[in-house]
Amino acid sequence: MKIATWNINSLTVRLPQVLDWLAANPVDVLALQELKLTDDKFAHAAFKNAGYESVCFGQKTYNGVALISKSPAQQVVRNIPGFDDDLARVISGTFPLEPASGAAADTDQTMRVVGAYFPNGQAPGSDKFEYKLAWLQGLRAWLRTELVSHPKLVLLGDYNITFDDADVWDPEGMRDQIHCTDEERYELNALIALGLTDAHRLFPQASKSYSWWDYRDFGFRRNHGMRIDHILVSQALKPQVSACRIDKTPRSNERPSDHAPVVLELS
DNA sequence: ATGGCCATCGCGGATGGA
Repeated sequence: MKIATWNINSLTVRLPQVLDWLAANPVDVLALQELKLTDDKFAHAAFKNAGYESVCFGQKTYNGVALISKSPAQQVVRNIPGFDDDLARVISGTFPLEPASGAAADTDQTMRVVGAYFPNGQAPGSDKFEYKLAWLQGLRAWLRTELVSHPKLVLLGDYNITFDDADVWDPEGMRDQIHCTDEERYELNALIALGLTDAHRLFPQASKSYSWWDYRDFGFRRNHGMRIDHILVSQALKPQVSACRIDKTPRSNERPSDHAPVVLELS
């Protein structure tokens, strides 16, 4: 089975591209970020016609997240329980999981999928940066308990954080800049310390693999990008992970999102 | 180079993104 994430930077603009991509790349769950529309404008019918269920958590103009899936999402939760937030950044659901071969009959056959649009943070030291760090701490506190109730968990989305210099086209130029500060990377590694693994680095990957490229200055053509969209898997799910890849294809579309989809495969 | 692009709101140009 396959689980994917894609920051589509406006569903209004990108809906045809999302439907085209799903037709060419069927997945069990697709987490979307930056819908930039209210729930009443979400295209449930278009996804239904394509064979997908959908749940969304939108708001006007900014943010907004959704889960598109073959099986309907169960136990849907919006945003981070225990962390007050006016912005629509997180949507979680439980989905059936094909059992690993040889798994005992009593093995948990569901997985928890947490789709998230992490705050950008704008600039180190800004109010938005402080909000980003507080949000990350709120996410971590909630995930610690969520992992107890749902051992098989995937946290995926636009993290707006790079792990290290390998995720950045210009590490010197981006040193201590937003997405690359020690504070952000500390929080990202604190998520890892909960027992999560970066699926991308479980497998050989091309060097300079990025998930986002600036619209300006021919960023994509010159591969001036960063890897900021991640799929983290829990320890209980990790043995089933068989591949993780970034699909750069739609970044060459007309009017592309600045982000590429990232796809996880489970055996 | 103090920027370059894109989306939103809304009809000019500010704001946010990354």
